[in-house]
Amino acid sequence: MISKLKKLGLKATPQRLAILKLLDGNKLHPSAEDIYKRLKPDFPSLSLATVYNTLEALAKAGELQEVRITAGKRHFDPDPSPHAHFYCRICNSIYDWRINPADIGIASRVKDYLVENYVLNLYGVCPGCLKETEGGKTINDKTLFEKE
Amino acid sequence: MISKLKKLGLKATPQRLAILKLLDGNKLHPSAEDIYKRLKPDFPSLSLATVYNTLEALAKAGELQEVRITAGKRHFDPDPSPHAHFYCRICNSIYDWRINPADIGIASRVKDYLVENYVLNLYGVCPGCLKETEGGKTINDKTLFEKE
DNA sequence: TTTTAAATTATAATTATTCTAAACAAATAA
DNA sequence: TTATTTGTTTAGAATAATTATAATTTAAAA
Repeated sequence: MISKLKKLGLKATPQRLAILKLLDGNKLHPSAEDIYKRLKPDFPSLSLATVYNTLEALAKAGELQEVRITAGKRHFDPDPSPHAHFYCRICNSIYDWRINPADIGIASRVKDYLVENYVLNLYGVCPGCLKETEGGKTINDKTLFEKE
Repeated sequence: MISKLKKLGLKATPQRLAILKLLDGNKLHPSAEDIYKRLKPDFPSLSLATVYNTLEALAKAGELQEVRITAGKRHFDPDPSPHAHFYCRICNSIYDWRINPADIGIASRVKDYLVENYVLNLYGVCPGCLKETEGGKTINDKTLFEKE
């Protein structure tokens, strides 16, 4: 982890190591403030600005990606590889969705545009919340793309 | 246009009609402030809050869609039908991209998730800016999904 | 060590958006 | 038509997330 920071030309400070450790393998897509609140007890001097600085440095280095799937708040995903995200409107959780870029019918439509990146956000209800609200009833494909 | 508002149970005020007229057929995806600045000369009493109120009312009624494709600002699209958006990092323009939901390989992966909506944002360089920066050189498909 | 360049911190500033409460206007009732 | 009600607009204050600032501290190089 220290060497990972060094490789990026970043100093291995305790704060950065703590942030990296918290993010490592984390599937919860925390916001900057989530991270701050979680670490503050162990690092009483920690500043929210440091959390933002570190996240921005890591994002710029391609070590993580920002997820903008909710209204006014960014979330952070330690997995920088391109994949989609699903937001459950009941429990407000964000889930990773592995979708191969090739599965999205973009390429054939590119024409004269240079597509360097894409973001695919999905919205709906996750399996756990579906079970609670509908007793586990199966949803058929026809409803899948209808707006709420 | 008046009847459109009436149908939604909204009063046909001059401000709302002006906003509707400005948006009608507009492909520029303006922000709330773009709209405000554009209409202010003709409606000196216009308030930014009214622009936001009207946009929110229209969005809730399904008459337009919000586009969240840039960092901290929302844009508005008078076309409420599901389609993707392309953001050019050179000229900062937003373009509509007609992509059929069925062309996105989501359905087959849904499993136990209920997908009610999706957002597909594309980032890169638009044809006009490509011409200026690269002399019109054609980009081959292999580069299409590489991050910058 | 000593140095120096980078990082952290507290706080102020910024930006987009939302809230508030008063003034106003449109539709309805008398 | 006038009065009343209800919804709308307005200016400005408030908010929330994020970014900038400037002084202090720290990691790593010399």
